[in-house]
Amino acid sequence: MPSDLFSSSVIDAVSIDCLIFGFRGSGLDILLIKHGEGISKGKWALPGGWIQYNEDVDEAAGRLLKSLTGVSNIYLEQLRAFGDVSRYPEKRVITIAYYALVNTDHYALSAGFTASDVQWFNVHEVPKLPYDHNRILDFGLRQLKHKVRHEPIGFNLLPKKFTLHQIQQLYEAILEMQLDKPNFRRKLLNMNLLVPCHEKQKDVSHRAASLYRFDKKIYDQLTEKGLSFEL
Amino acid sequence: MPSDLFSSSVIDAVSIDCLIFGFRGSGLDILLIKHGEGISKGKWALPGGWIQYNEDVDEAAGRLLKSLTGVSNIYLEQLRAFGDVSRYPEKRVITIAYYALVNTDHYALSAGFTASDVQWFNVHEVPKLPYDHNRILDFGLRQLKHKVRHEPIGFNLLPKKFTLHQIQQLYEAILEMQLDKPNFRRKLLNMNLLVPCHEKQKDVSHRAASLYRFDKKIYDQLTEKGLSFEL
DNA sequence: GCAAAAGTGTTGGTTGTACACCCATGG
DNA sequence: CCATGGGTGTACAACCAACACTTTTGC
Repeated sequence: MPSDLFSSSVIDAVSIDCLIFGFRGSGLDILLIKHGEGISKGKWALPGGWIQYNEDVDEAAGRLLKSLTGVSNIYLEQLRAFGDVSRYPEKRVITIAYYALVNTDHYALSAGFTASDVQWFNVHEVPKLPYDHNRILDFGLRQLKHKVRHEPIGFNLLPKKFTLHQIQQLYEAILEMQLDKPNFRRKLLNMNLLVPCHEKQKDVSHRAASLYRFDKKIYDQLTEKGLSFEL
Repeated sequence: MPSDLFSSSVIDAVSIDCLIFGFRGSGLDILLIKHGEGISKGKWALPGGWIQYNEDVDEAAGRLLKSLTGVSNIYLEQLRAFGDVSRYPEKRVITIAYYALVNTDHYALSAGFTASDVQWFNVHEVPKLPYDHNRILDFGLRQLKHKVRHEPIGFNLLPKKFTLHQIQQLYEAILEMQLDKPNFRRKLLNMNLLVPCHEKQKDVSHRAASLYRFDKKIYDQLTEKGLSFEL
C-alpha cells in the first residue's frame, strides 16, 4: 500500500488489493509488486492502494493496477472485503480485494507509482506477504477453484488459439488435480463453446493438435438458451 | 443508516448493511427497519450502520443487527462491498453488505437504537428503499439462489423438525420454480443428510408426514469424505 | 366419497468414469 | 522403435425427468 501521497483526496480507512492470476503453460502465477516506499518498503505485496473520493471502487481497482504494474483493461471482479481490526498495523484500514485472470504473455509489466518492481510468482512459491495478504491470496485461490468450474473464465488465461491439452493443463493447475483426457475433451467439445480454427499446431515433436478459440458471443447465446457451464 | 451518534469512534466512510431473509411457509421475507432519525427518517431500509474503530467488520454486522432489530446470534455471511461514488447522497460512503437466513418464528423483533420500527416484508413487495438498497437486495437474492443449490444453508429457515414438503416449498420459494415431488424427495433422502425423527405431523387435515431434522455434523462428515451437496 | 398431501414405482434417456486402444511426429 | 501427446471407442454405473399410481387423513 502506498503512503498518503494524496491524503487530502483519498478515503483513508479503505484500501484496494488486487489478485492477478496468470498462467504460463504450467503452474498458476500471481502478480506482486515491491513497495518502493511506506511502512512496507522493500517487501513484496499485492498491488493495491487508496480510493479517491470521486471514483467508484471498481474504477479505483483498475486505476491502481494500471499505475502500479502496467496491466490495464482487464475485467476485475470483487472478491470481498477484509476488515479485521488488526489486519493493518498503523491504523484502521479495511481492504476490498479484487481478482482477475490474465494471459501472462499479453501484458508487459512496468513498475510505477509507489512500486519499485513487479513480478510474477508461482502461487505456491510466494514469499511471506505483509498484512493479511497471504490470507487474501488463499481466499482468492479457493474462490478461483470454485469459479472456474462454473463459468468459462479460464479462457482468459490462454492464448487466442489453443489446444484442448492446454485447457486441460490449465484446469489441472487451478484445480490441483489430474483429469481424464478423453472425458475432458468430450465434455468441452459437447458444450459447443469452442470454435475450431481449422488449424494445427506447428513445430511440436509429436502429432500436431487442432487449435480452437473461445467465443464469448456463443457462450452468451447458449447461456440465454439455458445451457450451464459445469466443469 | 443511523446518524453519527458516535462519530468520534466510528469509521465514517464505511457502513454495514444486512440482508436478513426469513421464511414463513410460503414466500421469502426480508427484514427491514424504519429509520427513526437521520436523512432517511421515516423510510424503510436495510438494517445497518457504522463500524467502530475497535471491532472487526464481521462483529460490527452482528452488533448492529442485534441493536436495531433484536435478532442476534446468527451466522452472517459477507455478500460484497458496494462502492459507487453516488450511492449515498450526503457524503462518500462505501457499504459492506452481509446476509443471513433465519427462521421467522425463532426471533422476536424489537426495534432499537436508531430504528423506530422493524418488520418482515415479502421480498417481492418491498417498498422503494433509500440509497442503493434495492440493488443490494437484488444482488443478495441472486446470490441466495446460487448458494442454496450448492450448500445446505436453507435448513436455517425451517423449524428444527420439518417435513420433506416444507423443504420443497422453501426451495420453490427461493428458486421461484416448481419442483417434482417424487424426485425432490429421493434426491434429498439419498444424500443421507436428513435424520428421521420417527415422528409424524399432528393436526393436519391430510395424511401426516414424517418429520426429519438436519444434522450439521453429518453434513461435515459427508463433505469431508467427498460428498457434494447439489440441488 | 372427496380433497389434499404423503409416499412408492417404473421407465427411458443422459451423463460420468474408467479404461483400452490406435494415430502422427520428431529424435 | 520409442516417447509424447493427439484423438476415438466402449461399457457399465449413476443419475435425472416425467409421470402413473397407491395410501392416509379430516371433513
